[in-house]
This record gives sequence, structure tokens and C-alpha cells, in this order.
Amino acid sequence: MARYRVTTGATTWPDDTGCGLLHVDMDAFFVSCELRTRPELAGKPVVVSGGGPRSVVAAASYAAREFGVRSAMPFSTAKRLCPRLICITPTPGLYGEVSKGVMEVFRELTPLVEPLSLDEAFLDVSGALKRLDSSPARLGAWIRERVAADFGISCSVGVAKVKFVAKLASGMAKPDGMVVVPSAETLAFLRPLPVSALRGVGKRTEEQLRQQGLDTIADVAAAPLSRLRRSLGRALGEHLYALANGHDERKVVPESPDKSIGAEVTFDVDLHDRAALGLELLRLSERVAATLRRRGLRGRTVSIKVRFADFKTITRARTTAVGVDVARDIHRTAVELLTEHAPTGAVRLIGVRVEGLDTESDGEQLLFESPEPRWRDAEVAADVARSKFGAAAVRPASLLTPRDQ
DNA sequence: TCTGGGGTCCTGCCTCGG
DNA sequence: TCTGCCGAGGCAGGACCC
Repeated sequence: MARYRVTTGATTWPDDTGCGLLHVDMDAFFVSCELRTRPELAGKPVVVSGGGPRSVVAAASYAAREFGVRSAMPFSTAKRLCPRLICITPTPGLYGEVSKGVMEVFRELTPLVEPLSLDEAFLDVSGALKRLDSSPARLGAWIRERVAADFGISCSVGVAKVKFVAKLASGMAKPDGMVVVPSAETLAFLRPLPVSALRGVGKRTEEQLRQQGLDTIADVAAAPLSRLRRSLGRALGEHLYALANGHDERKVVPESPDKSIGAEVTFDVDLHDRAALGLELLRLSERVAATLRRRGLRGRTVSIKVRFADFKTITRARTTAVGVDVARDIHRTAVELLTEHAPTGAVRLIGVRVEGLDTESDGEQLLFESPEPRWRDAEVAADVARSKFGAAAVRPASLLTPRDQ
């Protein structure tokens, strides 16, 4: 794969004709953000992690990765692998702020920027090449220089004809590199890769494919479509067959509407007490409702998620006639679901989610049906107070601690 | 190893109404 | 009036992604 790599300061450029898609991925993003104010930690094994007994690693520096530390790994495991590991707790707001700035740099090139998360985005530069008198690979190099100069963090870029190949390419470019897959070489690039490189193939599907003797993307590309449909289901079978043959019709979509908003919490120690769980549901409902109102959304379906001590996880949902964005309404439904439909037992995680979202204006007439519009006014007033005086400024009385009182 | 938190999408099952 | 069919929508669970 080394032949696709473009070295920094290159004077000759690969054939990138028809490669209008860039995937940009920040390297160890959360850690890189933190290191901007703590340069003395550069080159050391550092992770960003919550620090609680059940925390996992949110991001690991490349020095930490040399010890086998990976993101999503329990922090306790990471510490065992690397006893000298330095742990930084996440700084609220920091990553979003840096991300916003980086995305603005991307938009200097093209309005077709699709953020996938805080630290990565697809860019469709095909329409901008003429205007900028440039090529995709040159624009990729420009982005890497600008992000390093303006934000002090490195990023990796993949350049290809279709989204999923561009994303694979940026993964191979890591850290701090760029990989260009010429359009004509898409299939040759894909063929030797393991099936797990296909988007949508996780642990389970990989196992299933390997049991059928399909180990590489070339194997999947050559497999009969009917067999893939049968063994994986229609949607996934067709999806993987298309990807394996280099087809990915997805366009770069700058904005896609939210489908659901949720919040969940894992307790340091399992909770048994239903009253305590009810309070946690209230806390989570407050967070979800505030996010809904901030984004001008309401949702008709409220669901709860309960994970028990043995890791068995259930979800329960209820759809209402009226769209909600008020914590009191969300909480009421969540508690009903918990008491009426969830078995008792030690709980390690609880969550609340609101689905079936619509913008406030779409559901304006529903306002008149709302049983308690005054609660909404009160919560909106609380939003304003929080924005002025901080998140802890206003809370329901039931969430006050003895110290607050 | 002992498993976060925020999401999306898919599948299978069930119910309901035409 | 009863029955079967079918599509839509709700719901639960699972897989996956970042």
C-alpha cells in the first residue's frame, strides 16, 4: 500500500483524475487538542479518559498505542498495558471549539463538507478544482498544512473516487500522512484488504463471512450476490457486495437532520433502588429536553435503555400523540416505562432517548394540545438562566444535593 | 479485558385498519 | 358478517460506527 502514499513536501503528484472526494481525519484528536496547552506531554503515552472505575479510553496518543492501548478500551486495561500512562480528563467544550475551526478551514475550499464527527469529515472538491486551479491531492496537502499551522494538530487525508475508499485511504495514511487511490486502481487497492475493512462489517459479520471462507474484499466481490443476501440479509448483503466492487453511490451531504437525541449514564456502582433510578431518569430527561429545545426539535417517541449488572440490555419505548421537548413530559413517560415494563435487578446503565423528531414549527399546532404549557415556559426560562450562569444554576428541586439546600 | 456515550440502520415480530 | 391478505407503523433487539 506504500505506493499510494504521498510524502510531505512532494514535488510530483500521483494521478488523481476523477478523485473528487477527500476524507480528513484528525490524528488522536482529543489528545492533540489537550497537548496544545501541555506541549511537555508530546511524545509521551497519554490518553483522554473519564477517570472513573468504569471509564474507557476516549483517545490515545501514538506513544500510548505502541503499548497496545486503544480507544474504547477500559482504562484499567490500558493502565495495565502501560503503567506510565498519563490520563487527562476531557475538557468540556474544547474539542467542539477546535472542530468548528477546522471545519471552517475545509469550507474555504468547498461548501460540500460533511462532518462525520468532531474529528473527521468528507469533502467533495470535484466542483472546486477549476475555480481553485488545483487538484484533489494538492488540496489535501494544503489542508494538512493549514490545520497544522492554525491549530497545531496533525491530520491524515484520503483521496479517492468514492467515500468509503477515501475513508480507508485516510486510515492507511495515519498518522500525519496522505494516501491517494487513483480512480483506475480502486479495485486493485481494495482486493487484498480483509473483509473487516468494509464499512458495516464488525466483529459478528466478519465472523460470519470468514465461516463462509470469505477473508478478503476480493472474496466478497467474487461471491454470488444471492448467497450474500441469504447469509447476511438483503440490505447488508447488497451493501457489502457493492462496496467490495468499488461502488459507493453516497454523495457528500453537508447537513442531515437529527433522527434522535439521547443521554445515558453508567454508574460507578450498580443501582438497585427504583427511586434513585427515577432521579437519574429526571437528570437525563433534563439534558435531553435542553438539547431538543436548543436545536428547535420535538419528538414523539420516548425510549429508555436499561443495562443490568450481567450486561443484558433492554429498551422500552412509547409513542405519544404529542411531540415533546419538556423534561417533565419525557421523565413521566420514562418512569412509566421503567416501572411498567422493565424487570427489577441491579442496574449499571440507564438512558433516555427521544425519537421521531420534527422541528418545532412543523408541530406548532401541537402546542395547543400540550397539557401543561407553563412547564415548557419554566424550562425555557431555566435554559436562559443556565446559558448565563452555568449548567448548575437551575435544577429541579429533587436533584438538589443537601449541600445545595 | 470486562466492556462509555452519542448516534444510525436493519431485521423480525406484532397489531391494526382497509 | 367473517376471513384472509397486505401495507404501515410501533416496538425490541442487535450490529455497527466514531
